[in-house]
Amino acid sequence: MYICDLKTIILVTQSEENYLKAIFHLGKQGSIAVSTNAIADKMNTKASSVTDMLKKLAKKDLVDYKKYKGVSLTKKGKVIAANVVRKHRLWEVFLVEKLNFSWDEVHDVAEQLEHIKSQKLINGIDALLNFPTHDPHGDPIPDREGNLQKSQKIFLSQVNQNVNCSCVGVRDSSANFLKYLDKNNIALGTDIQVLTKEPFDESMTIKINDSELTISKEIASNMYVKIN
Amino acid sequence: MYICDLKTIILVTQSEENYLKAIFHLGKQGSIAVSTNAIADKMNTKASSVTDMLKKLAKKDLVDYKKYKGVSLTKKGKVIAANVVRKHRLWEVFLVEKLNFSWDEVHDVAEQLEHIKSQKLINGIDALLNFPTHDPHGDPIPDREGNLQKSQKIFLSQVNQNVNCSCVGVRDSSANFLKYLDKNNIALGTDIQVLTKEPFDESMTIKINDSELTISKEIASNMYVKIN
DNA sequence: ATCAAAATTTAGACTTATCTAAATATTTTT
DNA sequence: AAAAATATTTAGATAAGTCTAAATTTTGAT
Repeated sequence: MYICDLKTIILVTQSEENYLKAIFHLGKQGSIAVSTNAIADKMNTKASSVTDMLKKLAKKDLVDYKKYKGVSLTKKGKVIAANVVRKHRLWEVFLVEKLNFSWDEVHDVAEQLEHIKSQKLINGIDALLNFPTHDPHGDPIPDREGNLQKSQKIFLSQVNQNVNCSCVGVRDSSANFLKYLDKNNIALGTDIQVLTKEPFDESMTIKINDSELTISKEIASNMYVKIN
Repeated sequence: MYICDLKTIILVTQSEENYLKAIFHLGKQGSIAVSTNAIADKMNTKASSVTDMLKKLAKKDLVDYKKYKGVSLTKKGKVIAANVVRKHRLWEVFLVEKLNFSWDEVHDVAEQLEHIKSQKLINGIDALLNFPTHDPHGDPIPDREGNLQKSQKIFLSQVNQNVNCSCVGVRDSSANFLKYLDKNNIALGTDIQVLTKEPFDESMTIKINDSELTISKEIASNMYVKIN
């Protein structure tokens, strides 16, 4: 059941889509209120431009906005934002799988492709790719209704910078590996924040209970986590 | 050797690209001068809007424009226009071949996709499709430098409405078929204009030496022609 | 609880792309 | 070759999205 039909989606401009997307990301899928400055920072615009746009989006009933109090997405706004994210991530998969882009080349192009308006097109891409659930960075792809199935387990190596997750399992359960985890205070349920990710060798620094740790790609790709 | 590099292409707006494309099509690949009203008609805008844009394009050295005298594309403008057409047609092939769109569904989506700015993307699509030379309507695809190799032989059935071509060969050279052609005054070199094309059965009416003829898809797909 | 700093909004301006209506140029008709 | 019709351009207006600078509200520190 769609909250809003295609016609409604179509009369949202590219710029409006970008604002909705920013609010979606900043507000953890749109539930938390987001400040004007946070949006301005994220989008490299000025706060005054953001205010103008928020008024416009509020009039269209896509955000709940009260002066000086920040915004959050309405149901309608959330569906539109999730659909833009869905398109962005599906296109990223397409670029990597079908056109041999490397994972750091896809973003700018996906940023353009996410605004193409055609339900048939994006469903076709989805099918062509065999209905992937995650993009090349390990981020989950919202479904057609805009639901983002979070808390699915993925490898720690697929987690992005600045994302919080918690350990839910291991692939390699050898004594050596488990001993390593134990030594570094990583257990089932331990919260992990990815601080940096090195493009060169995909090693990462992570934060566990306020202490930092650098781990190789081998380690990271043997740990299952779920995004918080 | 590129006439203009990517940077130059990138600072052309979507609207400017659409005008260049219209001039390209109306002026037979940009060689013939095109009138303001013709552009306005083709683009569903007002003549005054066209005039404004022509001044802008002239200032950017993409068209040759003299008040009241129409416009034609400069070398630079022609390359940009041809590249937009290239992208449009490659995307059309992609939609039909990879996503099972029917030939009448592709246009609106390709109209959006043609404006995506990424050389790597369009070259990837080109390779994925195995470097096609014609789109699903039989129109030729300009190469990376923007050259449109015309006069390649295609089936008459691939020719669009209102296009002039001439017969260059047959696929079926049975006596029956050749007799049919003879009876209808079609020989090697005969000029043929496609008047209408019926979407239902792909039959077409064509004009040969001022006389009209209706032919089935079977006939049309056994005749090779080249576009004039 | 007050005041300074930070965040946010308002006011006014600019750009791009469009439009209508009026003015001007060109073409066609007689 | 003049008048009428058509085509084109100019002038002025509008809407979207952005900006700077000034005004206002909120926050946080004392």
